[in-house]
Amino acid sequence: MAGQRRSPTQVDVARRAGVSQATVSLVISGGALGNQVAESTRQAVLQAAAELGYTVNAVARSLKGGRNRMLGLYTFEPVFPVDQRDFYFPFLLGVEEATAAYGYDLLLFSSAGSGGDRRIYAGGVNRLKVADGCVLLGRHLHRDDLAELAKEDFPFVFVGRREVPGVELSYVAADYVGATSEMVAHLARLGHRRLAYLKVTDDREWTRDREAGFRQGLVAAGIPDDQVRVFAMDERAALSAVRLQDWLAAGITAVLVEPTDDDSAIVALENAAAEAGVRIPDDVSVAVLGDPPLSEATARDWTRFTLPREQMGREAVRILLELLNDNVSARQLYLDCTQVAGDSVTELPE
Amino acid sequence: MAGQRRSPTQVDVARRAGVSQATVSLVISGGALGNQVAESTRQAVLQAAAELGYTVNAVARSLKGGRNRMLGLYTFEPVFPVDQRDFYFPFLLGVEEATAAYGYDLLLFSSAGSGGDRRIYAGGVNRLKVADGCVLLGRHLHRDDLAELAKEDFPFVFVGRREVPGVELSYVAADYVGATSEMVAHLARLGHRRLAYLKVTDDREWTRDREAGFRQGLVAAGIPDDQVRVFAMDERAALSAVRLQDWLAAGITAVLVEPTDDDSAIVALENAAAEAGVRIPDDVSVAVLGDPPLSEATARDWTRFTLPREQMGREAVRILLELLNDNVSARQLYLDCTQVAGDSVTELPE
DNA sequence: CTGAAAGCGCTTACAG
DNA sequence: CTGAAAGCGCTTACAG
Repeated sequence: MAGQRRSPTQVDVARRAGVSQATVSLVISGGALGNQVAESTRQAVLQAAAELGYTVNAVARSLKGGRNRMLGLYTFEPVFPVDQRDFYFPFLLGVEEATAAYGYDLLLFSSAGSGGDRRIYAGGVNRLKVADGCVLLGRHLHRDDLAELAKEDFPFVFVGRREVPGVELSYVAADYVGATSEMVAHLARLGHRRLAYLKVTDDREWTRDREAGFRQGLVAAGIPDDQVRVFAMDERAALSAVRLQDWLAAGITAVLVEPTDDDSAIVALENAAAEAGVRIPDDVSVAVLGDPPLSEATARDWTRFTLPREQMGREAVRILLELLNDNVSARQLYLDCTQVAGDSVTELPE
Repeated sequence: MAGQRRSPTQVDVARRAGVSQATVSLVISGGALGNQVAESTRQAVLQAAAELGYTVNAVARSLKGGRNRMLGLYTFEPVFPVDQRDFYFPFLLGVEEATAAYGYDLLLFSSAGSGGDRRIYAGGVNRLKVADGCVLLGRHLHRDDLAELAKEDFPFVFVGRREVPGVELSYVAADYVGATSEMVAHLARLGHRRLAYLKVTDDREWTRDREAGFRQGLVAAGIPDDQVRVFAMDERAALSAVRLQDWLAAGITAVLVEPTDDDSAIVALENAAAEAGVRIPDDVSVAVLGDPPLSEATARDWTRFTLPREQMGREAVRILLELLNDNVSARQLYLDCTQVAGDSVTELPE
């Protein structure tokens, strides 16, 4: 078994077909140039290649700058570990589906390591280049990795809006601004005109976008700033029952919660409510600005919006191929979220 | 945009550090050889590399090494379409996990087409060879593709037992023989000594293995052949209510069902039982020989055994790397299934 | 301890 | 229409 026989190269094929290696290259992967080859020569080469079981070496081709019909998927967090699966899997599905539809293969850069902190340039090596281009995914990215990638002019598209100073990135993002603004409108229509906004302090694109949408929604609904409370939560400042009661005393009737990558913000709110003896939605309405994975405890039909995750994956691939084939510059795409009515928001009596 | 500036190479670093390119290679990735370099030289190189933002080009490195550090995953059926996800996803998880653990990347051959009938040798070329080796998956394989692959000496491992005449394949399989035999023993312990065996006619490895396990279990339990009914189901011969009643009249107390890739066999049995007014498990016990995806209708806690799917995926990768690195010949591995008590089998009163 | 050189398998101008 | 040649960025004997 296992002759460990090195696989045939174009030189081998050339020898067998009685032509030069360059000619073999031309017929195997010449594209337009391949048409210059005489039909008889082409047949001889193809036959020799088939007889030897020749396949082109993707690495050599990449090195030279050729294409491999391979798209990469790089994630800054491991996609497969149990707690992240539900969140990331739909993106993966979308990416895989579109990749297949366009006739490409999908390279999962799992070698980056299963540890939490993944780097594109781990050990000073950029693996990504074996692929023709790459879809990037994950919240805990490294901006300098992205800057470096962009500097190298390697085609990539991020799933989710990402800003890197001085670099114009391509991405496919959920329209958090619109979805949040729409949520405010929804609440306003139900009579809620005094709102609290519970956010995480982490100053990230999605945090800023939602807050911008919130402000925009306030303006559209004609709700003045003094009717609003904004509270930023972090490790040191959790939401207390006292604060929640303060809000209610001040006339707040609805809370908008920005979820992080888990349901901790929601849990915090529920705990505060339980402690304060406040019922949802009877005493206060709650709208969740997204659809994070929920643990057993928080599993209820929250009023929320969902991200078009599979579609985001698909569109990222589509844009990546545009970057690749049409030589266009960076592109940004926003996709609509879907509002889900849920049962954590109720109409306010006049 | 697009500085089009190519990223720095070892030549650039060498120039800046005033040494040769070979020396740069030695300190960047020399391994043991790297220790020969004088400390001052090494520092100069490292500094120059840092200043230029040099990163090793993994593609060039692989070319020289002959390996890609890429493992492939090829599936004869699409893995991602909705109806197959639950069944195939755990295999994928296992494969991905192990691939990552060993520091390889995983290439999903999605380009094969999303159609049902996938071929390895599409267009006469074996695309799989872009990877160092490949894990294969799927029930509806093409034996000649496998034979051809083996002939090419390309390293691959099948998930599931597969036989191809004249070829010794590597695979990681569930031990259907043991699991089925154990199920018979379980039934016998509960007093069932007259059994019916409902199988699909399709003459495949897993069908034969389960039947072998059944026979083996009968012998071990001392159940003679004349206490047993075997019925092979196909499109033309479904299980009828009449036949089921015949069985009960003949004293049969338990039925073993071989599921196909869906729950159709189970559905057939349930329908026959419903029509005949036979209750499960009160009137007849039912054991399912596997854990197929169940539709809503059949979702109950069947007495069954489950395949160690993730583990199968992991082990397939491990064996593939043995094939790759240790130059060993074909290997077969059987993994234990897990018996699940369920509620579709009941003890027989003395 | 360091450098010159060959070569991994390909693509792509450039001659003929 | 085809071939000779350069070069992609690296690693690794081999000299010195």
